[in-house]
Amino acid sequence: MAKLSGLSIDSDPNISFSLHIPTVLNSFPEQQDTKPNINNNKSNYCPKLSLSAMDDASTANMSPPPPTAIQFPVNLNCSHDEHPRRVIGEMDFFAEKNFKLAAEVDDPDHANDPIDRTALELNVNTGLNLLTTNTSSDQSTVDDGISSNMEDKRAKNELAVLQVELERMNTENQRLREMLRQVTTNYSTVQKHLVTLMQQQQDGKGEKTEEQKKSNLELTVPRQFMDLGLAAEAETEEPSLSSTEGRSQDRSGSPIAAEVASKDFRPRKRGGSEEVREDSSDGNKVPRFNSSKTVDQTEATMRKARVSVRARSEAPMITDGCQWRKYGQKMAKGNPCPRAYYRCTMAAGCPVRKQVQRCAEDRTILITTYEGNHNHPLPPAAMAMASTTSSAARMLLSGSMSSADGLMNSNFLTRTLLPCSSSMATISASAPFPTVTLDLTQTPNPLQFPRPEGQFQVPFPNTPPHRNSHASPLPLLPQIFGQALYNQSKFSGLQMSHDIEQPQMNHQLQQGQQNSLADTVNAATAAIAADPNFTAALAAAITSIIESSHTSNVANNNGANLTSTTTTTTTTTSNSNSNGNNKISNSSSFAAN
DNA sequence: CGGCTTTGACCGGCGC
DNA sequence: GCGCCGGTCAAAGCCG
Repeated sequence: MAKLSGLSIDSDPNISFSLHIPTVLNSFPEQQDTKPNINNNKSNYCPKLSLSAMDDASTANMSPPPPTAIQFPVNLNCSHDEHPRRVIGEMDFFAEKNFKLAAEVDDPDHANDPIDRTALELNVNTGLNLLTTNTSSDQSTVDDGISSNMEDKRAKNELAVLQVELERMNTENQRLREMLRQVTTNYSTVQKHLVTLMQQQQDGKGEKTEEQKKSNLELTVPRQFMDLGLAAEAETEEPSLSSTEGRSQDRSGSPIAAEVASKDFRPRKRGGSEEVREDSSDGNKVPRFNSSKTVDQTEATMRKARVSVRARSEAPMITDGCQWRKYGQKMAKGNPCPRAYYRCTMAAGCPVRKQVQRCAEDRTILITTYEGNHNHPLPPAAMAMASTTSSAARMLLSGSMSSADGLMNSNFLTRTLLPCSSSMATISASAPFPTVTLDLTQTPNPLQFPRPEGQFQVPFPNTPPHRNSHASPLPLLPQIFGQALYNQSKFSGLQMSHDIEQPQMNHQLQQGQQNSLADTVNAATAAIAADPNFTAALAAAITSIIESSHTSNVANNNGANLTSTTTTTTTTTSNSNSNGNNKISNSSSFAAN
């Protein structure tokens, strides 16, 4: 399906209409244009993605692609790189979102549908020959007059099949779009309701209320910011932050960023002078943190949330859509492989950092640990990961901060985060920095999107990593966290809110729900954007949203029922611990779970 | 020449 | 107080 988007079939809008899910996903429904805009997503044309589809298909116990499909990488020199400075050799984690035809192939419904399979194969073939665009004419663009009637008939048959398939896709696309629109509408409705409730409760907090109003207003209009959900929280918790301009480092009202503000962005003394880093130079954060005992307490227990992703990759770094600048490298204890430190350079002052290190026990495993929230708009490719990590971190913090027993919450979070797979993610709230670890090196079974075992292994270790990107499981993450957020919404909106200084539980709860909802939508958006299987992704996202809004009562029950039936590990993360187990090497233990 | 990587030094937290 | 450790800085060098 998505593979068709790589075709230059814009000559026939009927064909090209439904083939731009990635493009559609790049914007919100209100902004969508039924007109195709292939150029919106150049990576659609990248052959590596098509290779991924084929590879996935082959691993799905399906008949291998027809020989014609092999011709598909005709554009191997595809240089459409939306990241101007992509590190060569990176493992492109999210590129597969643009394609992943295999997801559809994996679908049992489709797998048993010879017509679909035929259509898929034909699609590939069509993509090669670029002939299907001539729907209005039987004349082939490369017809040299030698074609026989048989060929013509075959071509017509293929065309007919294609058209049927495209019509189906078109219909499905419209249906899904309608669903998405409805979800957005529902979200807005809930949002407004929350605003109303909050306004009623916000007496004497005028400024804050204004911020909330503003943020809520912003939230009613879906944005293509990864911090969609964070904005509300940040600004809600950040009375002095009134700027919505680009340089709002301080989205850092979000859990992670709040931590960043309190710790990571503390004034650094260097060279005898006290240098206040720009991120805290506006003085919003630190003074406010010191303004109350409760806040101090919060700060004392506040820990930097991290999201660690383990994936097999021969590439030195994964491509997550962001631009990173390496600012350090260090040998970490317990791991012969150096740990590299990167910071996001997509915007000045972006607090997001990541660490990349290979697993000591299995060096094919690349461990990437994210920390912080972006304070700038993100490209769709980056949105998935950013949203995933921020949502995961928020969820983690909200859980760990809300209970005296972080481990219980950890278990709970783990269970709720990945009810389908206990081995894919582990959560540690007991370490100095709570960490969500997503072990993508194991056989995943995320939600309703089963994928063939070993799919996430890098199949072509000798090929340029960005061509292996399809092997990345990361596009699943938003789905995972869509589900996670759904689960998160089940237990009261526990937020590591700075508003904790204002012990209004109702307010917190509402705000938590609001944020959760925002997160959910955010994660849903990311899920859609990240997963090529639009139907499945959207279904998951919508399910996540709908259920989260309908099952808040179950939340508390679930939250109270901390009896962990799922084996979870709460290792990870030990930043400054001198126990010899550093975060990364601990993470590696997850693989043994 | 600007941006990036490399790499040694520095800093703060923590345990002993 | 000291040493270890993780994390960060920033000068130097590299590269397109």
